[in-house]
Amino acid sequence: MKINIIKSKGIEMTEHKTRFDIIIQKLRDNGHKITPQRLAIVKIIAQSEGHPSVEDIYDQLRNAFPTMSLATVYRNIITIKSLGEVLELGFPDGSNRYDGHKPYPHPHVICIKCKKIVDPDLDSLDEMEKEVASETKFKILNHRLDFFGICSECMANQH
Amino acid sequence: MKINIIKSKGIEMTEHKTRFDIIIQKLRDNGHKITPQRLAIVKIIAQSEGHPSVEDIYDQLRNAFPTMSLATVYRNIITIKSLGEVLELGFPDGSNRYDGHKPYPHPHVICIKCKKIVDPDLDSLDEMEKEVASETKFKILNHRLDFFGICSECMANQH
DNA sequence: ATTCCTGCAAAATCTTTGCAGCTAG
DNA sequence: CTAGCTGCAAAGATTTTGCAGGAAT
Repeated sequence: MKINIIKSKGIEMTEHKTRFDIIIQKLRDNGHKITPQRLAIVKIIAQSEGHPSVEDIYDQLRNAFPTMSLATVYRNIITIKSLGEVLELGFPDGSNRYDGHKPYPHPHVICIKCKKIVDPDLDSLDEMEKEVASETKFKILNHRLDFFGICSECMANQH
Repeated sequence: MKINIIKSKGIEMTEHKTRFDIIIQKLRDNGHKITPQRLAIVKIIAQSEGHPSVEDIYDQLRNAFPTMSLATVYRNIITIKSLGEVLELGFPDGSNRYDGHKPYPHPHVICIKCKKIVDPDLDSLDEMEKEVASETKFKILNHRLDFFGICSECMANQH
């Protein structure tokens, strides 16, 4: 995926705002400064290839920013999370991974062998939420739905 | 907590094997010794009132076992988990709570105000799992479904 | 110029582990 | 007896925080 930022001369106008653009814009709108480190972190978050962990993000940026610290990654994720622009996936083993591409709740299918994450389409989920709300009298604000299993590749590769 | 099991002939029999009995039995069967601390921990896990955390369990037992350590609680939960007799609920804030009453995956509805946890009935879940399996070609082994919201009591109490 | 951000190190959590003595079976 | 368990303290692992210098606007 290619992300081009055309600076303010203004002639070029990309019509489809990427997730990257949206997050940067929202940071600006909320008075956050756009530092090089932050920019780089947002770039990774916005793509969310493989749903990276904090460590993944840190490792990807160590070359470009040799002095960068983990704390900076953590702090930026907290900031972006507070704007609702990244979804935190907490795993049973205690690790966290991040999705800034689809920052709203959605189901995941996770391979416990290769850690691949797939986003399935499940249209019955909205209905289920209503069912839960009416059964429990809760006002549902959020949800989390993850399936754990083994992907077809890993199934084929096991002897 | 009473457990009624309806046998196939339609005769209702009250099983006197409680979750507590089952877990203790399974521990014995697997060569684990039944120490007083373990017994007490299983008793709490088996009831799972309010889905206790490790700290909750520890606090509940400090009176009875003043010298007991957190490590003992952790180690016992690991043991019981390895037997599949307790479900670990990992929360977005990083905390864990435990359910030995229904140790198999099941949906939860959690009040983000008072932390109450309700188990709703959702019969469409099995079907959803099949849908996911066929769509993604994963072999699904496990799942996690949690709804977060505000319960009716908390909604009434807020001005 | 101001305000926010970063890097570093220390601190704060939460969980696991090594070990010596103890105990259930 | 003896394999397994406990208490304690130390070690790990992950995330947060205080501070002083530095950078974005």
